[in-house]
Amino acid sequence: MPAALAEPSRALRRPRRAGTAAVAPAVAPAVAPRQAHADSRAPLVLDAAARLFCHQGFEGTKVRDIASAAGMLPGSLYRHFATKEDLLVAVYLRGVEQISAAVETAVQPLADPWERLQAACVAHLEAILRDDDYARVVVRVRPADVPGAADRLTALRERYEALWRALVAALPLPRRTDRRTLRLMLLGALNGAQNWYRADGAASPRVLARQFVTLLRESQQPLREPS
Amino acid sequence: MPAALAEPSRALRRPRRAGTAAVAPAVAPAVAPRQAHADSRAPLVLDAAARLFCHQGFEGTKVRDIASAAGMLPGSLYRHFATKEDLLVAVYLRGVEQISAAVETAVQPLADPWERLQAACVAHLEAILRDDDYARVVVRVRPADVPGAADRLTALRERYEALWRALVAALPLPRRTDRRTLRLMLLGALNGAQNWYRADGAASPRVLARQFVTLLRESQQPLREPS
Amino acid sequence: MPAALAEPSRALRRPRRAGTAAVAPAVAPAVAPRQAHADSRAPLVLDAAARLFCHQGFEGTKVRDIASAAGMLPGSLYRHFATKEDLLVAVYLRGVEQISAAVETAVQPLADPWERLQAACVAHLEAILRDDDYARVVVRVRPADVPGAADRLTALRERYEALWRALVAALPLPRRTDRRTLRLMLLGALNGAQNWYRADGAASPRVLARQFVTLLRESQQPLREPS
Amino acid sequence: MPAALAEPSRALRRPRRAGTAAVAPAVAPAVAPRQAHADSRAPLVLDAAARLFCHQGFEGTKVRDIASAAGMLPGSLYRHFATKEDLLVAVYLRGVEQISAAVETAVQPLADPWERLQAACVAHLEAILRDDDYARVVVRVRPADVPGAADRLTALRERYEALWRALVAALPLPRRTDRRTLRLMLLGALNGAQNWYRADGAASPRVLARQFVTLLRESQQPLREPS
DNA sequence: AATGAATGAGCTTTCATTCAT
DNA sequence: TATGAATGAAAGCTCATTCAT
Repeated sequence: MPAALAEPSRALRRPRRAGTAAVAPAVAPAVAPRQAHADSRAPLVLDAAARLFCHQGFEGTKVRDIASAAGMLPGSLYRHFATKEDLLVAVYLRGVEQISAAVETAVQPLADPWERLQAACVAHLEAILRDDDYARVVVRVRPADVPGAADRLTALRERYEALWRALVAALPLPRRTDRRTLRLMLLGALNGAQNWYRADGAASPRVLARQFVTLLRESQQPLREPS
Repeated sequence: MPAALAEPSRALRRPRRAGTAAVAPAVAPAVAPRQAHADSRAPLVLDAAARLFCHQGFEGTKVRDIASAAGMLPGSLYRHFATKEDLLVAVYLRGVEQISAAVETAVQPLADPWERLQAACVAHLEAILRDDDYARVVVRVRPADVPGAADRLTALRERYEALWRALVAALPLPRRTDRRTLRLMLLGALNGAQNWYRADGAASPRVLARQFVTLLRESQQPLREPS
Repeated sequence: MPAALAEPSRALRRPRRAGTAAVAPAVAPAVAPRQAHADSRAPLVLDAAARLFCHQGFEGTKVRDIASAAGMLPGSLYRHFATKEDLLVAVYLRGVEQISAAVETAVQPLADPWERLQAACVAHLEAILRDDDYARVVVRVRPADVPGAADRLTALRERYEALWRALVAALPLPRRTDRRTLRLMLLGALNGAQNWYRADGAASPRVLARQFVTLLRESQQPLREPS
Repeated sequence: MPAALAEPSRALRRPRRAGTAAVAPAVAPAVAPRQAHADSRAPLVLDAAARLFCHQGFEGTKVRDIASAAGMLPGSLYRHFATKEDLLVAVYLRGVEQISAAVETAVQPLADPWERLQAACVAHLEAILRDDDYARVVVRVRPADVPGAADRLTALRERYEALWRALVAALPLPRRTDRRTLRLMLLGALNGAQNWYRADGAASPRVLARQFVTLLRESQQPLREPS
C-alpha cells in the first residue's frame, strides 16, 4: 500500500503491473515530462477531491472548494471530470484499488487463514483511519447518499468485498457458521472505527485490528445458533 | 418541548406504559384541548421528518418534502422548528429516548450481565433495522455530516452510549480488557447492519443480535493486548 | 382578440367561456381581491417573458432579465414556472389561445370562404405584427430551436393551424389543388412579414393582409401542375 | 456555385475578382504548397460550421462541435476565425454567394420575366431545401438572433435580395402594384417552406416552386389596393 | 499551425428561510 | 396560527475564448 500511495494518479489510468511502476520512470525519463505536463493537474484535482470528500463528505464539499484546493477555477475542473459524481466515482475507484492492493500485499506472504484475516484487518484499518484519503472516502461516503452514482459506487464496494469473501471463506469454521454475517459484522466493526477513532488515542490501528480479530477468532468454536 | 416531544410520540407508537397515555389528557382536560389542538400538527411534522431523514438522509430531505408529508406548507413548519437542524436534533432526541427506553425495558428483567448485553443488542437491532424511524435516524445520520448540529447530535449519542458503557462495565472480563474498544466495536458492528440488512433476509434482527453477542461472549477469555 | 388581450392572465387558467369573462368580476367583486393577491405576480412574469421572448428570442432572453422585468429575483420566478422552457410553453399556449380567439372572432360574422380567409389574415397579421407579444412569440420562436420544449410547442402550433386547415378546406377550389401547400405557403408568407414589416411603413397590417389574399384568390383558377 | 466551392477559403477573405484565383497560385508556385497545405483545414471548418448551423441553429451549435466535426480542437479553430460570429458571417457570405450564383445561372438563359422569376424560385427552393448547407443557414439563422453579427448578416441578405428586386422590377405589372410587398411576400413564402418541407413528401422543390409562381403570376392582373 | 488545459463570466436552478397577509 | 410568495445566497455546470507550449 505505501507503494500504491506513492504513485496515486497512475493507478487510475494503467493496469497495475507489480514492480514495473518503480522501474519505468528510470528507464524512460525523457518521456515523463511530456506525460507529466499533459495531465499534470488531473491528479491534483483527484487528490484534492479525495481529501475534501473524506473530511467534509460529498454534499459538504463544493466543486469550488475542490477547484481552489487544486489551484484552479471551477470551470477548469470539468476538463477532467464531467460531473461531481464522476469525480467521486474516480476517487472511489482509486480508493478501492488502493485498499485492495494494501490488503493483498499484506495478506500475500501469509498462509494461515486466521493470520491472513488479521493482516487484512490491519491493512484495512490503517488505510481507512490514517493513510489513505481515497480509501477513507470509500468508507465515509455511503452510496445511498449519492443517488446519481449509487450503482457505480456499490459495484466498486462489491469488488473490494469480494476479497473479504475469499478471506472468510478460507477460515476453518464449523459448518453451520453464517460466513456472510461474519464478514459483514467484521467489516461493519472495522468501518465503524472511523466514527470514533482518534489518532491521538492509545491504540494504533494495528493494535486495534489485532483486538478485533482476536475477538472473532477465539469465538469461532461456539458460533452456533443459540436456542 | 422535551416533555411534549416525549409524550406524543410514545402515544403514537406503542402502549409502552399501558394506561398512562390515556390518563394524561384526563388529568388536565381544561388545558388539553387548545394546546392539544394547537400542537397537534407538531408530532406530524416530527414523524414526517423522521421517516424522510431515515430514508433519504438529512441532505437528501428537503424542508418542502417534510412539510408536504406533514400536510402543511414550508412556512408553517417554522412555527414548530426554527431551523432544519433543530428539527433533526428533535428527531435525534426522540430517537435516543426511544431506543434508550427500548433497551432499558429489554434489559430490566435480566440479571446476568451477558444476558443483559444480548437483550440490549436485540432491542438495539430491532429498533434500528425495523421498528423505529427515530432510532434509525440516530444511526443513519452522522453528526459530522451536519456541521450546524454536530455538537448537539454527538451529545445525544453520548447520552445513549452511556447505557452501553454501563452494560459493558458490568461484564466479567479479564482486567486488561479494553472495554471502550469492546463497546465501540460492538456498536459499530450492530450499526453497520443498517447498511446491509434486508428485511427479507434469512435472519431476523433478533437472531442476528444473538449471533453478534455469542461472538463476543465466547471470545472474552483471550481478549488481551497482542505483543 | 381585443377581449383576449384585455384579460390576458385569465385565459391561461380558465376555459374560455365567451361573454362570461366580462361579467364574472362584476358579479362577484368580493372574490377578486383574494384571487388577485394569490397570483398577482404570475401574470406579470408571463407578460415580461412574452415581451422579452418576442424581442430577444428564447436563448437571447435570460431568466434574470425576465425576473427583473417582472420586479422580482430569479429564484422567485420558479414559484410560478418550473423551468424556462415551461415558461415559454405557457407563453406559447396563451399566444395560440389569443391568436385563435382573434381569428375566430374576425371570421365568425362572415359566410363567404374567401372573405373569411381574408379576415383571418388580417387578424393573424395584426396579432403577429403589432398587437400581441404572446402571438408574436409563437411565430418568432421556432420549436426546433428549443429542444426541451419542441414537442409541446409543435403541438400548440398544430392546434392553431387546424383553424387554417378548416378555412382553406372551405375554399371553392379546383379539385386538384394542393390545399396543404396553399395553406403553408400562405402562412409562411404571412409569418415572414415579421422579419421585414416596420410599423412606420406605408402599409398597415390590414392592407397587407388584403394584398396577400387578393394574390391568392385571383390565382386559383389555374393552380395546376405545370408541365 | 461549383466554382465557389472550389476555392472556399479565399472567397472568405477577399472580394471576388474573376480569374484571379486560378492565376495567383501559378504566379507564386513556391509559396502555394505551404500556403495551400496550411490553409487546407479552413474549408473543413467552414463546411462543418455550415452543416451544424443549418441543423442546430447558431446558439445550438457549440464551437467544440464545429471543431470536432472538422477534426480539430477548439483552440485550433481560432487560427482561422476570430470569433464564432465571424464564422457565421463567413458561412453566410458563402451561402449568399452560392445561392446567388445558383439563381443567376438558372435565370441567365431565359428572357421572359415570369419565366425568369419561376426559374429563380426553383433555384432558391432547391438550395434552401436540399442542396446547400450554406444557403440554408442564410434562411435558417435570423440576423436578429445574433446581436453581435446582425448588421453584417443583414447586409449580406440585402445583397442577395437585390437580385430579387431586379427580377420583380422586370415583371410587367400594373403600375400601382406594390412590388416590394410582392417580393417580400414571395420570399417569405419560399423561405417558410424550410419549416415544413420534408424531403420524403410528394412535391419536389421544383414542383413546389412552380406552384408558388403560378400562384403569383395568375394573380397579377388584379393586384390592386383594395378599398 | 496546432494543441488542449485553463479561464472566468455567466447560466439556470435549488432551497432554507422570511414575512406580509 | 397558517399561508405561500418572495428572498438571496449559492450551487453545479457551460462555453467562447486565451495562451503557454
